[in-house]
Amino acid sequence: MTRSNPRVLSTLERAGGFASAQEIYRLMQREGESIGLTTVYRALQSLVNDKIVDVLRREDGEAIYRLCGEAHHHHLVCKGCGDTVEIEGGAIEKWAKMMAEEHGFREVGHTAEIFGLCAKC
Amino acid sequence: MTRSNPRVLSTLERAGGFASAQEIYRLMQREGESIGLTTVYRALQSLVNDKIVDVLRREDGEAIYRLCGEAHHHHLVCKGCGDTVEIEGGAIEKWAKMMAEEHGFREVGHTAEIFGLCAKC
DNA sequence: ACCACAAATGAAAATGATTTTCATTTCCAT
DNA sequence: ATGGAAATGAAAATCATTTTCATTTGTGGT
Ligand SMILES: [Zn+2]
Ligand SMILES: [Zn+2]
Ligand SMILES: [Zn+2]
Ligand SMILES: [Zn+2]
Repeated sequence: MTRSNPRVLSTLERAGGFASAQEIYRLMQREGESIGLTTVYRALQSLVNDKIVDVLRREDGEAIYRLCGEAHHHHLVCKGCGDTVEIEGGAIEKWAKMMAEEHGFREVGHTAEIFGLCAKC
Repeated sequence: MTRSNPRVLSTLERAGGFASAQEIYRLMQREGESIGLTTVYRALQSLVNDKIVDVLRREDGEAIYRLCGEAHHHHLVCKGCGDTVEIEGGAIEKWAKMMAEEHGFREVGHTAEIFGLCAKC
């Protein structure tokens, strides 16, 4: 993946670092960029693979993509405005490791998100 | 909603308290119960409204429903065989509350799942 | 038992996001 | 330039979920 990735990424940045594939596609169209929906999906997948963006789900199940920091981290998301704070999760890491050990699981990963209403909302 | 709700609920229980609408529908079919897919969806919505079941999202975006039991808890899921262990998450609760306070969020909820390979797999 | 009338049901069609197919175009190395 | 590999995108396929609407079922009053 090469030519489209940076265009999609820059659109995601311009969108506030938080958008669905369809939204990115529509935004690019509106701005006169020539790109196919399929390519947007593929670029996003590739960016997720490279851990440049993060994917999670809206309440209705639609996937939304967002720019993300390097290190492993978790999110505090506002249900009102979508604002996201990246938070450190040392407590979670320890908890996951301990629980996995306790039940004989290996190669464990975990997901953890906190959501609520921010001060503004 | 009346006749279908208990049937769907009991099927969800039998499924281990953790299944998607489609899975519940297929399970009921296999067991010879006569019910429509639409009705399964409606029953689940109603059960969610009544806070009898909980809804969350699989990684692929499909909605899964689970009995909203007694105590709040989290899951340790095997990527190999799907076996699920319910685990206590005191550490998570504290972490979520602390992070939310620190960033001025209110009405917070959270999700947390651990996944890996169980001893058998 | 009979008759409305509202609620519940479910088959089929509609919706909407995402994936797959496949023919065409773009890149690159020789 | 030339051939092959990678990228692109339009159109079709997939799949969960919702909507429509005609039919069935349950309830209460007579
Ligand atoms: Zn992040
Ligand atoms: Zn907010
Ligand atoms: Zn297993
Ligand atoms: Zn559980």
